Amino acid sequence: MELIKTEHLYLMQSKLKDQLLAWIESNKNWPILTTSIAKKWLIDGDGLKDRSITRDLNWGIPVEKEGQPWEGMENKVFYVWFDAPIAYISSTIDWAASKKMHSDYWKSWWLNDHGAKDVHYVQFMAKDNIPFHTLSFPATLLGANQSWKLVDYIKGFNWLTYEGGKFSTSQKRGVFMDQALDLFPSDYWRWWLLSNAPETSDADFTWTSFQSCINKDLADVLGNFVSRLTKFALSKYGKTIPEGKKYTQHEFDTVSEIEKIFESYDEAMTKIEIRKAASHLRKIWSIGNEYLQHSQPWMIIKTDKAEAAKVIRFAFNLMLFFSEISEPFIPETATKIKTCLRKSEAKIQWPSLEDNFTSIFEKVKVGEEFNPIENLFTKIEDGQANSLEEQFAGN
RNA sequence: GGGGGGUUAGCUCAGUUGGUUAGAGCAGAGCGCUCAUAACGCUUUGGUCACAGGUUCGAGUCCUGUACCCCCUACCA
Repeated sequence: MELIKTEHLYLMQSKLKDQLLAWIESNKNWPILTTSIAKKWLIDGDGLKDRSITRDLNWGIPVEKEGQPWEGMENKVFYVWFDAPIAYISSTIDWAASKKMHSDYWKSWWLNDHGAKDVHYVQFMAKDNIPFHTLSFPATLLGANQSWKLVDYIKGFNWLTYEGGKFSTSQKRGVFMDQALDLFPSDYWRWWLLSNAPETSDADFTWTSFQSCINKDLADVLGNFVSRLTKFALSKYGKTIPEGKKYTQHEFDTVSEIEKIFESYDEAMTKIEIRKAASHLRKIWSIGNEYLQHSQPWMIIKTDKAEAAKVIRFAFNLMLFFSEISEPFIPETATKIKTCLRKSEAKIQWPSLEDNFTSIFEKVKVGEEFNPIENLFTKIEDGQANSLEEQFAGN
């Protein structure tokens, strides 16, 4: 080890301590994880310390002053968490330019005196990043004294662990992005990661859990619903949504049951309670199977083809509804379902509780056609799960 | 050392401002169905809510202490 003497720039965030604390405390609905970490840094020990924002590294954004070399700052770069959040702003400028918006458009997102007061700004991050987003970046913005928009809500997460331990790139322990998408479609990962998001404490990824979650929730509950419906309809009525009777009590009851759960789902989404939302969504999917099971179109068709056709038509409407409300969790599958119903060109429509909810289940109409569809999800076999567990166990 | 989070059924987790018999999914058991990826539906067995005190008419829910797990407290991000 060699000690060297070096001079750095510091963000004098200690001067903003009271202002930051007042701001943190004004955000009453933030996750406890977020505020507790912020307060710990603010209050503990000597309170918020000034933080160096430059580093002696040979890579990074060079420290310059107004585009010119800065005496004493040669060979220095900015510390990433000083630099990176500023790119949140600059990326907005690039984005607005790419959309050919007028040159000041980005300001309506970032400056309160240019309309950013109307913006609801949410950040998502794991707990190790919380100090930079609750303290140093806000300090940077506040210190500039220019009416910069501060974040409205910080969704802090705990960590994801791997088979009871830490992920480790060096030890090749765990699955990483470069391999994950070669192994399974992105919706598999999305579903597991979201329905098991580390919201209250660290969450542990295990292949056993992954396998069970994907097979049960996606393949059995949602995938099988689509499969049994489309295959039955195809074999009995062909590709056309059949003429049938009008909806009766069973359909209306099913709609109101769905409406009730959808309300909770909608609320969980608004409050960014991800696990809770996922479980509501899963419950709504399962109502599809319950409906079919209780309606027994395979029995009824023997005596009353129009009655069975009604069941099929309603079930297709459930299917469309499922695709619309599943889009945040499994967008690729949602699109597959819409494509099957030949409605892929229609924009995903988040159902509104204001509307007549029953009308949502009348969008798939008699006479429309659907495309036969492959199984939405392939199950993960025990052998596959076991060998993956071995493959990614690390050194 | 200081601090944060967690500890609820075999497993993963919900439990709203403390209020009567603590919930869900998975796993287990039984029954049913056969359209479907042996999938689906119905019923059902599992909990002295980590432990010990305390406050209260009443605590998983509040307070104190203890134990265990994870994390933060790096010129690594």
